Amino acid sequence: MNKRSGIESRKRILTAAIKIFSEYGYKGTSMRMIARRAHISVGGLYLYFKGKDDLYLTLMKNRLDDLMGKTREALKDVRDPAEAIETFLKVRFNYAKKHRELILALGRDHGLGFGIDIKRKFFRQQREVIEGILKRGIASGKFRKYNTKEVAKVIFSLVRGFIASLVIEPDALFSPGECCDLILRGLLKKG
Amino acid sequence: MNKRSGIESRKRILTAAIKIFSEYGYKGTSMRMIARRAHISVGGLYLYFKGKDDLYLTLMKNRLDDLMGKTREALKDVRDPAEAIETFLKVRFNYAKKHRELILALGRDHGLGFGIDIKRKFFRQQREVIEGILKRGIASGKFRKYNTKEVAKVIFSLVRGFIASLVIEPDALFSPGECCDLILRGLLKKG
Amino acid sequence: MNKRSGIESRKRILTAAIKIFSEYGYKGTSMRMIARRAHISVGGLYLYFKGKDDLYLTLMKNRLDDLMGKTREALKDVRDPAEAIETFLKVRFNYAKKHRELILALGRDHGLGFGIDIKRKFFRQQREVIEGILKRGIASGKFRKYNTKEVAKVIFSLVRGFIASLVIEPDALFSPGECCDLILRGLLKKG
Amino acid sequence: MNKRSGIESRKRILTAAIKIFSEYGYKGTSMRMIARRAHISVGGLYLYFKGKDDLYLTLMKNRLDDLMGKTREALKDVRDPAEAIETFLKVRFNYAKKHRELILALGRDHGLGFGIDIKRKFFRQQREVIEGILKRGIASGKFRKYNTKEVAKVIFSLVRGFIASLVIEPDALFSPGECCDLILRGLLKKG
DNA sequence: TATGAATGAGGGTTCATTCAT
DNA sequence: CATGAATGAACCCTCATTCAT
Repeated sequence: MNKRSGIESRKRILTAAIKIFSEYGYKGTSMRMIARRAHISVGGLYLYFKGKDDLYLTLMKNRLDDLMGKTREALKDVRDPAEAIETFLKVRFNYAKKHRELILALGRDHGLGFGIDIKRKFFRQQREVIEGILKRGIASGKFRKYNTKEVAKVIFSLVRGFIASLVIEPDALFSPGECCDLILRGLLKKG
Repeated sequence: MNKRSGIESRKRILTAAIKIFSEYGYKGTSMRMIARRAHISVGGLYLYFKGKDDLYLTLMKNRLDDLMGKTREALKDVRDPAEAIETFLKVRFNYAKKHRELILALGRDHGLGFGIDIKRKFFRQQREVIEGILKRGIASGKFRKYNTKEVAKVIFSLVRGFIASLVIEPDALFSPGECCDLILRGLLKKG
Repeated sequence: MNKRSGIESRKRILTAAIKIFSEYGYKGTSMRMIARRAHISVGGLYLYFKGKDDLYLTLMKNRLDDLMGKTREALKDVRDPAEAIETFLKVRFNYAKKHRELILALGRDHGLGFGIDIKRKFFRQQREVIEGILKRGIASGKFRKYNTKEVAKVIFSLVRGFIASLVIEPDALFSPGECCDLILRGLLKKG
Repeated sequence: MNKRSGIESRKRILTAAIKIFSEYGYKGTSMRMIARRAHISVGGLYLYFKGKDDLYLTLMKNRLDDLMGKTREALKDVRDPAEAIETFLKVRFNYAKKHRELILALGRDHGLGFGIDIKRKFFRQQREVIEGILKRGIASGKFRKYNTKEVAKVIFSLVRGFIASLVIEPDALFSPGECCDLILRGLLKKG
């Protein structure tokens, strides 16, 4: 094996790990599988990560931070609350589709006994972002008066449901546009 | 060696298995764990089920059939489409809360290579039920004209998101009422 | 299950056991397999035999005694030593073909730690029978002077080889006639 | 954790396996037994062989190829057919005595569902070698006219019988010389 | 920085045997 | 006599982890 910089190796491992973890889940993934895909030896893995848990956690944290950043970035300059809702959903849906591995961090492997806190924190942050939009919408008079906390949860659940569909049931996928429309205007006829 | 009726043992195993599977997932669950919880020996498990797969599949199929039945039963006499949507969501949410283990069958352990068909069939059926309601709603003039297929997917995703929240994040739970309201009337002010 | 005489059950078990044992070997046979074939319950087996070993041993002993008896019976009235050799081989070969299960007792499952003595005794008896024939042949002047012990072993090995072929390699089977001819007259041209 | 060369470990495993397999048979041998004897851990076994089958098959194939090679080598320069028969038997008997484990490959564990083809091929080759000798013997006028196919089978059976004796019944062993004599000259007095 | 042989606990599964009925 | 539910040790195999090189 060639001499390579440690940083490069570390990246290769992370890239490999995210692929394998998201395909097979935490328990279904073996260190050997990751090592093979990363073109490194089993032992080599342990030079960069303390163990399987550490690798998994690092991965998850990276993704979640990245996504949270992207979410905030996208919403930064959006003033209209309806547009903000739409932007939020689109960012999330696109990210999910692009990084199917995200499901790794969100849709499975609960009950591992570790990593839950990271997820919970992320979930809370996301709900807070939505709630912020809702509050501004109500304040601006564009949105009806809702219990913002509850509605934020509902909207966030939609995202989770979207991701869940992504996993194994592509038939269940829906378009962000249609979804936005429903949320904004409801099922009932106006008037 | 306690002597017990076979039927009783089988039930105890199923009860234990559903608990453990839903807590630790398929891969995270060992036959020994189930045996211990069911107060039976490892070998005893195999008197009632051909193996881990069989046990898991049986469990899943039972739950799904039961839930599908309950869903149809609840909707049988509901004529108003708005009410039907509400009923559907309530039935599903309540069932999920009552049988937290349901998540077993729905929220995780995809990609096992077996049991996917059962899930997919269930998912399809559920979407069809929703679509039926939507079509009736539109036909009756109470609902706006939507792409029923897409909207059915959105609504169904809400259920999946609700269940996902259920798993490990009780904070994320929302009330069916608020959710119905949102779906029916939308976020925007009328007019 | 019908009420049946114990003796009948015992026979059914033995018949079943010999079939299964000879097909799958001692280790490859489970008590369940035997029970199923004998149309009796697992527990029922233990009413008639102390355990797997006991069943196996009983079986072997029965067969071996039977065969030894048949051998002696067949040779009883044969005076001519050449004819006796022929008779011996024919009896053994036919018995082997008829009761393919015999191989159970002879060709496999050594190293079980039990039952060896029974086999050894049988083998010794058989060699003694052959040696007796040889001695009479030499005494009568019909046979050349050989080391009877050694030659008896050789001839007996032929039988074992025959049985070994029987197991899985029907192509390797040969006719008793040809075999006798070889043994009696040798490969070389006379004179 | 001793550090040893992989090749050395592989050899140790093979040596251990052949001993254990030949003593207890395929089914009677556990991977743990082999591991213990090879001074390696259970998991270590699987670094070198895909599983029990693989280990067993590798063993068998090695032995059989080796023996077939030695047989052909020994017969290469022998012209006299009588001498060839003697050489053949001696090579086989000596090999069997030296590698008592050979019986592994030949005398037992039929009906495993795997590895039969390898054995059958070997058996056929051996019979062909013998038949070749017989044909040359007849063509040269030294042997009487026999059905070569049948006689080849008989002679080969002698070898199998010899090996069978070897397994558990050392008393039954005979000398190659005596055996050759019998085959070549027969039991009957000339003339 | 990197290797890969080695470990041993734990996975799913089978099976001879027992015993309450 | 007969049943079959129950047991628990042992089976083959996998895997996260370690460490001499």
